Amino acid sequence: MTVSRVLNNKGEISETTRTHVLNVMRDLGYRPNRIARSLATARTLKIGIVVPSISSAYFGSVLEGAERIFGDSGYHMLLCNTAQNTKREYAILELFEEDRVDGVIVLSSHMPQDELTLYLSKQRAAVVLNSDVEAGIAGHVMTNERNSMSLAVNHLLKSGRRHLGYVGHDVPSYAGRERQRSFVATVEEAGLSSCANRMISCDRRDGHMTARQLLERAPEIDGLVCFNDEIAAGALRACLDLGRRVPDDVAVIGYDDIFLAKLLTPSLTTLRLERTKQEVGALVARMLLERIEGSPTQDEVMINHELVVRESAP
Amino acid sequence: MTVSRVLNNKGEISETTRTHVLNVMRDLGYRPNRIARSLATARTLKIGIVVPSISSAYFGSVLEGAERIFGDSGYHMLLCNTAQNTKREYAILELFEEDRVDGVIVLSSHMPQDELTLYLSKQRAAVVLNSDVEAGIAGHVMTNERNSMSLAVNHLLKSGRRHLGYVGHDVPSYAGRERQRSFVATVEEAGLSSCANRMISCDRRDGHMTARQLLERAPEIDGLVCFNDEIAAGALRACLDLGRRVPDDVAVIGYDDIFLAKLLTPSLTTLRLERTKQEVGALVARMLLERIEGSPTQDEVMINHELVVRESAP
DNA sequence: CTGTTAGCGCTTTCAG
DNA sequence: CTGAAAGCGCTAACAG
Repeated sequence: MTVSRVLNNKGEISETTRTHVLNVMRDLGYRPNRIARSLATARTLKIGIVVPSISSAYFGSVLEGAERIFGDSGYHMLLCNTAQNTKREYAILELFEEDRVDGVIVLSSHMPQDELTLYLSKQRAAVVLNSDVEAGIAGHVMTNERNSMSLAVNHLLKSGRRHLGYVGHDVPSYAGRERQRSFVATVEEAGLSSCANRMISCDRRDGHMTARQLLERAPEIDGLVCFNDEIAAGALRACLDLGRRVPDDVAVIGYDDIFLAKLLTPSLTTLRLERTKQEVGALVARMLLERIEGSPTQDEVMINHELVVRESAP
Repeated sequence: MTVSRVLNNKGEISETTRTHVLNVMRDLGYRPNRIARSLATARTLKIGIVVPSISSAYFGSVLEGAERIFGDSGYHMLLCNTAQNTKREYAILELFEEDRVDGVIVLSSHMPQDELTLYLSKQRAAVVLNSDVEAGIAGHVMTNERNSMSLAVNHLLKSGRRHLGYVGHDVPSYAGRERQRSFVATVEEAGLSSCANRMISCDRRDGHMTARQLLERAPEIDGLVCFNDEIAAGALRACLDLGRRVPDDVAVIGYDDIFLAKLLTPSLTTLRLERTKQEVGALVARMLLERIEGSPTQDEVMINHELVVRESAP
């Protein structure tokens, strides 16, 4: 049909018919049917996104950054929440295949490497953030957790803390594993006594109660690193409950520098990515777009954290 | 084709051919093509969602609740962020028409009523949350702002505050308008002196600076209501800057009861919906599903707030 | 119970 | 430059 030609302004068309078509389209309130177009072209302009939790301040910001890039390129995001449920993660990835999405983004997957590799290898293009997947299958953005934890622990050591504790996140994930492992390793390297009984983990909503348990069980703790800022905020409150002054008795460090971190009292010392969360989202989105177009310029990007020193651990 | 029949388990099929088909499908790694199916059936199983800001703690939770319902019913969410940009809101709604989504959800629209009505009338089904749209066009969930603000103001009055201030949100929205209007009205009804020069508004990220400005300009303020908890957290911090004790010198009340509200110091008194944000999302989703199926049971739901009294305004 | 046929609304190729 | 025709992978209606 000629109409198709004017819609996509390709091929040669006389200006007269062109404007005529445009007028008729307007008068009829015509809207092209994108799904018919997708069937014909085998491109959907849809990106499937798998996220463990939409309501998290961290993922929300990352998604916002990605959405901007996709929106500008005419792509739409199909967003699915795994609610930390691995079974659901499988199901979603399969549905994305049926949807013939042009690409997939997986944020902080809970799947084991071999499974994720298998599922992503069936997708047209994929980029993951902080997830374990075989090289070559997907673009890979990850955070340098060895480095970040070392910044945190050494900062505490420098201010004279000797009894460090860690409150982790109780779901399987790349960052969760790496932070915990790095905490243990860094503390050992410093030649401190074992911290094995000063570690605990919890759901992201349970920082308050869990930190409190930990501080009661190990009252010698004078420095606490938490998996993220929500948990750290709970820890701050737990210290208040127990009459432990922050930072005098216990110093607290979180992760992510969420918007409210600086507004807490005491304001929260935290590890912030060297790029904003929006930029990370944008980066992931751009990497995916490159892969969709078949011209990936980079397969792996590692992002460092920097320490934002505030009142809770000066 | 018979294959279609087994996929949708409809029509009568012998068990033998059925399992045979299933086996072949598995061996070939076959995935049905949902876009072809959509073309044929004129149903996409896609829901378009328009949200002012994905990264907000409030919308994130609402979306999470909606996603659960949609996921359970086989629907996927197409999520688009307006970034508070009305032009983008138009564009998104038009793209959703082209995507032939089965329904649309609009959260806290910035569009004027007539425009939103026009755009939504072209959609197959629509539900809005806190947005102005003509009756009959879309399902409507809204919060009772007259009531919520009255709870806040009267709570402050009861504790002896007489110089009330308000920090609003500087984008056009139903809740923004209604809260501000209700604040003025409620204060007037109480017979207090005008609060006109004790009001200010700001971006959701600027609560700290803006509250500080306000408190410097109107140092008599002894009670402050804020449009949301992020802004209120900034106000708490502004009080600290200025040496105003909370709640002794100034009482502060926020809105939404975001997760961190109870972890702030002092913990934040806030207005919380009678249903959780997840439930509100689920409600909106269910209302849309009913409309898609053509059997809406309710056109309008009004939700009240309740006051959660914490340390910042006891 | 199972095979055949005609579209769904577009793009693409090939003639005119 | 503009029509006509085939086909994307499915569903639905109709025969067998």
